[in-house]
Amino acid sequence: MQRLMQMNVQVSEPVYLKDPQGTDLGRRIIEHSVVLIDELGLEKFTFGKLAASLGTAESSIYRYFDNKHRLLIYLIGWYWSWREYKLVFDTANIGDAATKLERGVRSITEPVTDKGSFGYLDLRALYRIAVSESSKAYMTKEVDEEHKEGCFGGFKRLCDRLRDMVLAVSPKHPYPAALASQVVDGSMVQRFFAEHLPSLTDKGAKSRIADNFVHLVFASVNTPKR
Amino acid sequence: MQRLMQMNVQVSEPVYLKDPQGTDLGRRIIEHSVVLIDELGLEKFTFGKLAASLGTAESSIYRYFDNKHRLLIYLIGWYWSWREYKLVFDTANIGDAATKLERGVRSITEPVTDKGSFGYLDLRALYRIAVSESSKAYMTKEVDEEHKEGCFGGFKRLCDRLRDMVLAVSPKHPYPAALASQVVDGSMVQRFFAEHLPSLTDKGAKSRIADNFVHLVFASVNTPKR
DNA sequence: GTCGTGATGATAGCATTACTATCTATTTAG
DNA sequence: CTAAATAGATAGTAATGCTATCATCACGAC
Repeated sequence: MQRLMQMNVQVSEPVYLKDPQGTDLGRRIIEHSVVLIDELGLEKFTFGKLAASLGTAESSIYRYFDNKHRLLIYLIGWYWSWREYKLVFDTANIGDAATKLERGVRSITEPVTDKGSFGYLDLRALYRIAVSESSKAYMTKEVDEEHKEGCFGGFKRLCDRLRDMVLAVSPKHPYPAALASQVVDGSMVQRFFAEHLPSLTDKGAKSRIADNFVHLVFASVNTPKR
Repeated sequence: MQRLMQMNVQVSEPVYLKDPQGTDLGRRIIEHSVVLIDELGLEKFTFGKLAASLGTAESSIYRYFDNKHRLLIYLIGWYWSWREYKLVFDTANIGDAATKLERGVRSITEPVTDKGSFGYLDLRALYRIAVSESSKAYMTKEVDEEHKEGCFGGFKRLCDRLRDMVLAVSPKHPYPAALASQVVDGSMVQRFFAEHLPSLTDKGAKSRIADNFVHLVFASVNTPKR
């Protein structure tokens, strides 16, 4: 399955200048940037430090990405694509719409615990980056233009799949797309709160996030418009 | 009511070096930073530009705030305090717990449209900043220390109030705090999506955000634990 | 009045960041 | 064997994020 994913998970929109998947240096840039951003946080991460960690020159990195914001978009896009692929996998061959929806919500909201790295990529580090930094990919003044470029396509595709699962259970749901994006984004935020601001959540919250979202989605889906 | 709020809305935790409310320059720093951050976005906003806009020196601003991140925490904290105050006001003297909860959810999720500025502060600009930048106040590597300092107390107090309203309606709700923080944070995110990534939301989403959250909260509150 | 204190303004300086440009060495494909 | 692509090395620039110092000016206490 890992091999299969590796073939299918990729960022389609050219947020890069040169495809990092295509060269050895490119792949090392991705690999090391995930480790470094996870370690330092996005603010203190710089191309200079990345170059030092790679033993190469800063200018070589600029041949692949315009700046660190584009690199972040690339990494987050990769993450959402991976989640989408996993979602499709986890919900394949399920006939019953409600069962499919529940499995889908769990697939999306469960944390990444795979010990093994994914190819050259440290998946758990990427997950931590997604939790802490993903909102910075779109919460900018450039969001409208970048959206037009298709930079956030991975996120949208994932949300659309979940929305369709909601609609399969409840075709007249009043706001299926909003519910879907709430679950996808909210599950990340709740992870962050449970980890760093636990006083904002409930006892044992960390281990119950997926359950809570399943409850929430089915409550919403089974409650008629007032 | 404005006057009353002005007296009560204030940031209690000292995220500042010197209280900006106490001096003329301090108030002008707050006033102008709101306008500038709204205009430029947090990334392109600098103390240098703020100083230029104020006609003062950069060093004068550093006497009030350590850096722009602390200034952001201050502004966002101020915003949450204002929201809390408004929530208390909007839900005062309501006996029925369900009615109170509905009013509370609406109070929190409704956008700021007050035309008039609030004292010297442009409330609508501050609201736009809260929508676009509030997550950057806590999504950092320093979150744990800053949380200990009490930097996010305003957010917590607001969430706690909503949580208590949920519990008043449904004392056995399985995750009242998570639901509350989902509503408070989620309403900001949904505003952003409706404005900038409308393809993630539903038709007419912008004008229905408050309704959607009311539906969601009552669906959750009225659905027993499975 | 004047003395001291606190608030401000002006200038300078420094390390880091975010790039851009250029030149050379190496590999690789035709 | 030559041309193109790739990478590494070096240099340089403007802006950023500070820190430090010194002069000025208003003020209330005495």
